[in-house]
Amino acid sequence: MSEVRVRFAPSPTGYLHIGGVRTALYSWLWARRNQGTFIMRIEDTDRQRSTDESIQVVLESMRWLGLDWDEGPEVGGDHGPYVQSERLDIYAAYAEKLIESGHAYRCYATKEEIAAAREAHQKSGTKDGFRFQSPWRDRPEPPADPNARHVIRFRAPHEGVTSWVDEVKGKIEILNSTLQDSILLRPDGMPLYNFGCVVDDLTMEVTLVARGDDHMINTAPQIQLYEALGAAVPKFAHMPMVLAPNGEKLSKRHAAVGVLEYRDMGYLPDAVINYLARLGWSHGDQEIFTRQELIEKFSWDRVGTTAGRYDAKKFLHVQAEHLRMLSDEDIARGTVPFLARNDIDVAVDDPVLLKTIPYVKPRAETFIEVAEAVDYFFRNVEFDAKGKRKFLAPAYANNLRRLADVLEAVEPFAKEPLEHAVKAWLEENELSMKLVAQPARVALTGRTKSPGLFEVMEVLGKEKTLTRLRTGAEIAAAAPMHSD
RNA sequence: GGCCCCAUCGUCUAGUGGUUAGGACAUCGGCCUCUCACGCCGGUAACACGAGUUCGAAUCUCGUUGGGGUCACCA
Repeated sequence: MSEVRVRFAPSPTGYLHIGGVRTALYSWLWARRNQGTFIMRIEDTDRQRSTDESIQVVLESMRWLGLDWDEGPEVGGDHGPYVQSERLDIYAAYAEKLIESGHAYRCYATKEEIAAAREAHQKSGTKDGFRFQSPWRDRPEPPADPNARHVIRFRAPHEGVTSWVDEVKGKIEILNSTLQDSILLRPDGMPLYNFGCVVDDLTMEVTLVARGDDHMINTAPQIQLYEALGAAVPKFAHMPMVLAPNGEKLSKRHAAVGVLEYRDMGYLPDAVINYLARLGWSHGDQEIFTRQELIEKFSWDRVGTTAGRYDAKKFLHVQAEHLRMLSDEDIARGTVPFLARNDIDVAVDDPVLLKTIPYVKPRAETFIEVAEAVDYFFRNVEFDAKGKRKFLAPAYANNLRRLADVLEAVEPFAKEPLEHAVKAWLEENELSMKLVAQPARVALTGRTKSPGLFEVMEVLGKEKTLTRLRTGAEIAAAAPMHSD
């Protein structure tokens, strides 16, 4: 079997869209599973919209996801350059070749002429789609000034059919009569998508072109171009798109659509990859995959044919599953930056942080949540207003004080002995855990929700536990009486 | 409108002629319990419609309807 060479060819016009990530992911998985080559190519021929800043965002996004490329910007390769705007001479040479072989021609039609033709077409009331028929296609004589502003058009075959067997969609047939003479090169030498794409995939020896099925319309003209150039046609895999929950095209309005936003929300790259892989691809009933499993199991014939809708809740769930697969050390490492964001500086190997992670792990889904769930171990208690009003009330002051006294005698200050001591005390005084736990929790954590009380106490340590409990008792004693 | 693609629970999907149509997320009950989670048990919920082929169709064929894409000197 020949070498697999696949590419991801984003146009840097902003953030890296998660739909684009999925396209990149499938190609990357295919390359990795076949020990092939994954190429990154920047399609920046739309100078209006492309910026260097966006290129950096794309590269940074890919790096964060761990989708490494074997050829492309920053890593180089034998088929460069890998930025389209730096390949203009290559496109010019191929365009020239096509003109010489009679497969392309110079078209001097102005935008105004084309617009007029389009308008006339619409007014004619015909049911067919608009195809601009350039008068220059069959005009043997060059214009008075051959250097006048012109584009280079493909002399597309107008009869017959163009077909291919898509890796995910199966056999597709397009009537050539529905295709027009597409523009290859603009007057400024910039290639249009179909031409730049073909020349690049050809010269970069790409063996399989994977992209969203919104590109299916481009495939027939591209195949014609390969044929006109006498080149081998690569395989094509058109995957269905990722839609918004309501079925519309996914955009910023519907969800966090740039991948880096997920990094900032405390998601794991592996979770993003898992969710996106599983959206449109399946392997039996399995839902959770490691990166390695994805590489081993991915195949195009398991890619579905129907468009998938983005589901934030399922995504979060997959993220939570991956978070729980991490070691405590890795969770600590991932959490520290988010603690720092809130001005809590903790080392990744901080013993208190490490000790508390097993307790917060089942209650958190992202690093942000882990950070929020452990912050009171590293700073003073900040009371939740409702919790404080309800549980640090005069009625509980005495119990809080007595609880502190009971705990003071416990040795060692660990969760089992603490629990035994407290249960014994409760029993003796015919008190219920329910009555004592919530006030203590608020006093200790500032919140009404937390890991088990005795776990919190152990991690907090004797000194802080007693101080916070007694402070809580004072606040409770001083609180106004209320009824609710 | 032309062309292209698509159609199983709300969502992601399994299913390749014979299944009580399975799983996951979500949702709703319950258990566990010091709160919140986790976990566990259980429920609701789908083959778009109509013909045809066949002993037998979610699976094959055709049509209808619906959704999406695309008709650029964007990608």
